[in-house]
Amino acid sequence: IFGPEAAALTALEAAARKVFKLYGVKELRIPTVELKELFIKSTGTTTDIVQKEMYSFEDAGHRLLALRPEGTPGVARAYIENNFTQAAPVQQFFYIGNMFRAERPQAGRYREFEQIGAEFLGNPAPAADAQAILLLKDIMQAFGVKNYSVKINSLGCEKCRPLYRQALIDYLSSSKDTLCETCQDRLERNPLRVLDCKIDGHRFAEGAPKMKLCPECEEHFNEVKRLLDGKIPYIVDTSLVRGLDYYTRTVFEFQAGDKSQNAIAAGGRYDSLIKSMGGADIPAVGWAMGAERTCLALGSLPAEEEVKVYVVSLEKSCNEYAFNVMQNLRADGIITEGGLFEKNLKGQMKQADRTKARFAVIIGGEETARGSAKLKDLTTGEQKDYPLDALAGAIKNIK
RNA sequence: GUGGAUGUAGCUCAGCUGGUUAGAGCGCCGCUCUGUGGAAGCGGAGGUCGCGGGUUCAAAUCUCGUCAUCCACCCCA
Repeated sequence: IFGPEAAALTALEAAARKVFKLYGVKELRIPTVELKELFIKSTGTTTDIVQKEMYSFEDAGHRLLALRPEGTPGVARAYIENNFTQAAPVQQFFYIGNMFRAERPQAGRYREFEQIGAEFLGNPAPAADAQAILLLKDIMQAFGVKNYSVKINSLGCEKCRPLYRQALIDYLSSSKDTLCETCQDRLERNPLRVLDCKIDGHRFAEGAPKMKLCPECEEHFNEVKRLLDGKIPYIVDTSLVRGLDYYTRTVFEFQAGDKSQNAIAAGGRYDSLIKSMGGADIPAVGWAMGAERTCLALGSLPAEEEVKVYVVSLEKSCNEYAFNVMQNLRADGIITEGGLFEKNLKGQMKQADRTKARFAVIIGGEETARGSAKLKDLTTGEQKDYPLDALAGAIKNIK
């Protein structure tokens, strides 16, 4: 990845870091390689990620390891192993890093890709859910992504979800034989996904039993929506089901574009994950953003207005002088390129043009003798001789 | 992981049913123009035809495999 694509990723990371700071979210650097078991236990055995998309291998010590397919398990492990529960249970973390999933690649879907993620740990309040979502919105805004939609839903908790799950299985079982192959398989494992199926999903959109949230979950979801109202447009989509096992209550997805890979960021609450991994009963909510997808959604990065100087030397006897001018400009904080002294003046000017420099600084025998430099404005073609100690100041003034 | 399309010069592509030294445009380098870029003219460099095997007297062209990119599915960020 190079050129504009690399610049876009860097800009996205910079925008994210700026907004994370604003929200008091601190960086956490998590391992690239973990015990495979970690993902099996946390991401979940029913997920495709664990069932068929992990890059796993045995190391020299006969440990079964895996390249991380997502970041949340690493964050959860860090939280538990560093005893945050005791010392400071309320934490907001972000991470930036590459993830790995063995899938067939296409635009916006790579086997190695970058995720930027945020996790709010230890806060059960709807305010945490709403902050997580608005944090994501603010990053999109800071980066410049505009054309996206936000979908939210509530999956309920350990009390109300099993009831719904069973109701759904009962309802769908009667038409089991007519379901597509994958849905027959999904029926027992994760019946919510059947409603999400592109082949069969629409058939049950009307008749399927609706999620019946328990009063606590209902109130939680309503509060989240109240907090979001007026701050971000969103759509409640009851068919929104996340592919990871650990989600509870609020789930959300930011979508952009009309291609298949339209989820640019997604997340939700996972109140039982920390506990199920052997930690304390710590609620949490978080999300992950696909960096490459988000850059794709941006389109092109607005060109940065940077003033750049290109230094050229006319003859061999001036090279050292020109070289020093170049280094002095950099010392003065001016973006400077040059040093292509083997080429003739024309060739060096051509290179100056190609690097999109605003100015050329031309050094010849006269300038070297006089202790000056010619400053040429490449947009207007005007040029003027400056004493060396006035050069940097002159460039900054024209800015 | 399934189905499909594509892969020829730095880039965009042309090369019909297998047949001499594989082409174009743009870009690049040089010269016209040895103190000045963007224009024009002229000249030049650059290609394991994605990679590997097979068929054939002969393969960029046919075939099998493989890798990569893209599309749909699947899945997901």
